[in-house]
Amino acid sequence: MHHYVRKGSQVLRKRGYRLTPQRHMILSVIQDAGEHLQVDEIARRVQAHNPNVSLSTIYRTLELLQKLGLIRTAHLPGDQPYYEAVSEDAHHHHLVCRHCHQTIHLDMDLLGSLHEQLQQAYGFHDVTLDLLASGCCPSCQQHFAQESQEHLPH
Amino acid sequence: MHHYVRKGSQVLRKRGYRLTPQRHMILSVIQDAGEHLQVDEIARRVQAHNPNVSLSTIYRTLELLQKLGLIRTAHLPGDQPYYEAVSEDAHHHHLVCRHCHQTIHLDMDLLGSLHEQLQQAYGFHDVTLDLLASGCCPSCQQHFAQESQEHLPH
DNA sequence: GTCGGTGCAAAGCCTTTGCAAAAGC
DNA sequence: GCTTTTGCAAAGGCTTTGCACCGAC
Repeated sequence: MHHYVRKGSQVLRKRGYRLTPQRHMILSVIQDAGEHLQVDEIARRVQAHNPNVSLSTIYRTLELLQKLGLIRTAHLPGDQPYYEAVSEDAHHHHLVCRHCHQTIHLDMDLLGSLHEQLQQAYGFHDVTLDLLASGCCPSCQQHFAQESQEHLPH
Repeated sequence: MHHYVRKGSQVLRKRGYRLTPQRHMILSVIQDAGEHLQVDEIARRVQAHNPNVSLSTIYRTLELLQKLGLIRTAHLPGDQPYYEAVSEDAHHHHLVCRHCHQTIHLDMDLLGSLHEQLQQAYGFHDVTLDLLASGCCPSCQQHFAQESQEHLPH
């Protein structure tokens, strides 16, 4: 954890940005989460430590941290975007329930050498792979058992 | 093309929904597009045929068509969601440029048997796989050549 | 002490909702 | 003709922006 916090601070300073308590706090929250967070959850956690941190600052900081490559947006089902820490050893894929949004993390090297194959085949650089597997989780299958595919209008 | 249009109409009727010109038009636009479209682009194309179709109707119809399984949301980079037609023989994955959002469609069976593996391993049903490969496309690599990773603050 | 960063409030934008009129079936 | 669907306008909710004050360096 502190490994990343320190790294994040260094990156900020090296790029000429100021290391404010707010930025430090927001980055720590995301790096310590171990999962993807939405803006409102990030705000909740940050404001638990310092209630004065404004949403504006959170949005502006998320954009900055993303530009610096410290965090990234996870494109998952749902209306609001998710954010997660970028780290060499912790990239992963997602298996998400379409109904309750329960999420299971899948191993990063599930896709083997696809990475390099795509880079070579299309000439893209810095390719990152995000596999989104969406389905109906076991517990939701019960709730939706009857009204599944071939049923009641409206 | 007309194959899907007919199919879509049938599905609507069978499920007890009315087949209005608006719904027909919106579904046709998406099915004929051959790529994923954002709401504003769908509106543009629909309104090119009938300027009176309102955005409300488009939003409501998109939700309906999704519920009926005729279209789906593609979770791609960008603020607004993309929609694309669902068809047995045309599912695909995306290789998107992070900068210009240029998109290349990848073959659906790029991922082999991963599909079944996940269903069995985690007990999820109706699993669909969406691979999102993001990178920097050849043309953007030129523009960003100098100011890439280690540069100018702000 | 400077200049970048923050907080607050207002503005923006996309999306959803309420309701009367229109139109499938 | 009955009930769903539409169009319009208003409301909502998340995100961005303007600006004066604050604070990191």
